[in-house]
Amino acid sequence: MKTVSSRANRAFSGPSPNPTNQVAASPSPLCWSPWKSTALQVSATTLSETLDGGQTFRWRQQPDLSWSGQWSSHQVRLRLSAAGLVQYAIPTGSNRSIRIAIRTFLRLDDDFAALADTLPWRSDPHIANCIATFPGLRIPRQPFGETLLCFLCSATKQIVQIKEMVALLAKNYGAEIAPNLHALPTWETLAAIPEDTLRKCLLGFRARYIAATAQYLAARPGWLDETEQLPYPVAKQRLIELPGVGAKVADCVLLFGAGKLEAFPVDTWILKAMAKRYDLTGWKPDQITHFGRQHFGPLAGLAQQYLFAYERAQAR
DNA sequence: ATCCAGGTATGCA
DNA sequence: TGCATACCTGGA
Repeated sequence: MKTVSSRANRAFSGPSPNPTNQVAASPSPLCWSPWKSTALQVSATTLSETLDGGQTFRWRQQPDLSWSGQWSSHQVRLRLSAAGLVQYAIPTGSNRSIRIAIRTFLRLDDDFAALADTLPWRSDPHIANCIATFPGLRIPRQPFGETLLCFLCSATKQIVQIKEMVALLAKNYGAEIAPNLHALPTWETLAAIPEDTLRKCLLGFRARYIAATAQYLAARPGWLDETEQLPYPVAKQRLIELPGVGAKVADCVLLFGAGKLEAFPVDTWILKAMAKRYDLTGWKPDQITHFGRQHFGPLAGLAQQYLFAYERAQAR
């Protein structure tokens, strides 16, 4: 358990991704580009909820309040400028593809304020309140297979625990993409690991789901990529074929990993939130799903994220 | 200590 | 179809 050495800190260059008190498991000792602004303007609260609100599990906030995150073989740092613009830094020597990857991940070509404006806030004071609380909340677009892996870990676990499992999977079985930094393992890699071994990553009974899903995918080359391309209803049906994937996980994978904004995942938070805010006490998850799609429309998944963020904030 | 945590699969009426 | 229960494990 050692902290990052001064040598590591000296290796940072440029104006600011230069934290002085990094926690262990923080970004590897690379050199970083100068900060570059995007056109995104959000509050610190909204940025935090976007990166660390249960949509993604590989972002960590640094002591200097910047965010360090990774997906595929990319690692990126984000922060807010004094003017409230989202800025990014990338490892020096990165090629152009990482900028495209950032654009895809953050969905910079999608105007989420305009999308939220199509939600029924004019007639629904609660969703209006949620939107006002987290203006500019986004839904990142994560790699499909990684999203599946993360949400297979999620059953009856809190976000911090899920992050821990995912970090262990990466550390133990993922390719090293930078010093002391690992990508998530591929499904091909996972297929070669026995369930009992996987359990060492604190997965508990979820290890069986991951092992069985890996076997299923290994027997069906191209299945995952095809599923990502299918229309939402068909893709959901297919995902549910996977061991450990039910309606909720399938909706999360499609919402966060395939950009299907009509997916409306119903978990315990949403169940309680809808009971309380919409007077739907006693409704079953399937009924809530139906209500959500009817009430919130084709962007129900964005509404779900607002509802989820709002309830989490209330609980604190 | 006992219970619960972003669920799913299975076994019974 | 509909409703309990088991399933791992760590933290409150």
